[in-house]
Amino acid sequence: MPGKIQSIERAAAILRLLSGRTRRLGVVDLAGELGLPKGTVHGLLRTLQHVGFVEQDAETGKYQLGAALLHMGSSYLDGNELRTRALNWSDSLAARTQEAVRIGTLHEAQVLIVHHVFRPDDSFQTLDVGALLPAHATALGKVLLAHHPYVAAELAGQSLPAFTDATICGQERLERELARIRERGWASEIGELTRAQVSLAAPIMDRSGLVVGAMGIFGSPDRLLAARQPRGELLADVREAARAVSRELGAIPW
Amino acid sequence: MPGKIQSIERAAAILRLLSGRTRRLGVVDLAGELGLPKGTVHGLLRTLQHVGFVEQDAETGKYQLGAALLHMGSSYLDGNELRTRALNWSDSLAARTQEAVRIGTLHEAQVLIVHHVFRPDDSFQTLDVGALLPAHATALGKVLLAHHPYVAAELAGQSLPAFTDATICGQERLERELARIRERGWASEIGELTRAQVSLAAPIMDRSGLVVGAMGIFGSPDRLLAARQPRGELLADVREAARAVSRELGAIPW
DNA sequence: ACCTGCGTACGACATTGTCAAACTCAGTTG
DNA sequence: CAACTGAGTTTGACAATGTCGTACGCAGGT
Repeated sequence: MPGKIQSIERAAAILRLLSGRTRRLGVVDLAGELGLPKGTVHGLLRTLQHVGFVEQDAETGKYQLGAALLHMGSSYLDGNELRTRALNWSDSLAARTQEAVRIGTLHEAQVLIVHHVFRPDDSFQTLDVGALLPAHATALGKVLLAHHPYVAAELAGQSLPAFTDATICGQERLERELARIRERGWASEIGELTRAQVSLAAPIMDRSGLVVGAMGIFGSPDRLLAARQPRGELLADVREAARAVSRELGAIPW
Repeated sequence: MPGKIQSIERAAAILRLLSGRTRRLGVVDLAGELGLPKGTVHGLLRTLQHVGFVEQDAETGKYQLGAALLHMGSSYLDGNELRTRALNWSDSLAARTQEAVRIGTLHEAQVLIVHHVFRPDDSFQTLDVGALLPAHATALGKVLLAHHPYVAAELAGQSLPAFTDATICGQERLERELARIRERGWASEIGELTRAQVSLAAPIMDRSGLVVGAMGIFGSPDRLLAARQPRGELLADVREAARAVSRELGAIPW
């Protein structure tokens, strides 16, 4: 019976809605967005609450995500080979470059951060693990898109949001950028997501030669750039680290 | 129809199994543990895979947790009021004490870590956010149990695992310990989970006066103890920080 | 070549989830 | 102060839905 189970799909849709909006949602809100009767949504919510995927605010009656998801999310990380294998290398990349390191994978045409090492010594930073970043406006994302033409094509169909005036929104410009990234084996992003932020990234391959992730650093332009271009040493460090992880995953880059 | 939806409960059970074991599980493994026919489990898995909650290893055919859960877990954190309100205070507690800070809540009679600040400056540490720790062998857990008698009673029914020779396993000893914690308003744990680790914790209350979480530090005995007892200054810092968070949550501790 | 193990597909049955309408209870309004 | 609105929740009948046993295809080992 190659059919998806209806109730589970609906339950997943509810969770997706709850994880999108930051504010809590009520039964009618959800029912409205899903185009389902209140009663049905309520039944789904009751079950989700029972299994800990959803919690209900005692005062307002609104629903929010539940604690069980946090634990499962971290269990996912434990089993994630990309992240596990990259742990040591990302630490040493952060140490060498003195910058924050992130590792990401494609998930629903966005970049899912699976690992994040803070910039050494420095101030209070917020952990990005689990965050979904726009693929077309980050170095990680552009590296991944460059090696996943199917996803890139899918993305090109939509209109891409501009986060700053440097964001690449045009379909053609993005295509060219991705082609260049594919050639030279690394991507840079200069203030395309946040004005005062720059990022560099290189691809990570597994044993089958597929690009399964990307690894890179991000930080302020003063430190990452020289003459408006990525500093050579940093770039070399990033590429070297990504290659090391690829090797751990069984890829054989020459 | 106050009944739980069967397929969703089963799907959740599958996810729970997958998040327990670290190794990937096959259809028959899961079917065996759940006491369900293969075909049924396969249908559930197919749907879970379709919504991104589960991924299938292309080579072995085994299943593991999916990336969507990671994002939802981090979304849960964003909406978690306890953690949000505690962010600043935990940073400053870490700075004052020069120790690692953790915040936890009760989840299924265990301690779910919802926030973790690394020990300042120091070496490479692994993030515990999302981890489930045993309640009877951590300071966080004991504080929480002390204020959740129902959960404590439930736990007392089972036989508690001993992680070291200092772990409190006996039901009576645990009861006494919890009573003492309730009186003095803080808990310590001295090598009860790991021989060379000590932790201190204090409760966090919300506006209704309920204990909704606990906050504490953990580290090596040399730094946290003096004469085999928690150092007074550290204890004061922990209690003060927890009280500050409680105040932010609307509790009015005198 | 045989077998045993897996993940997967099929189709009949009835269990199961769905739906619309009714209920309860706050908070708001006239 | 009563009527009203909108929330979350419960109900019960119907049939659509998911379940289950069986069967298939494909590995790997024997």
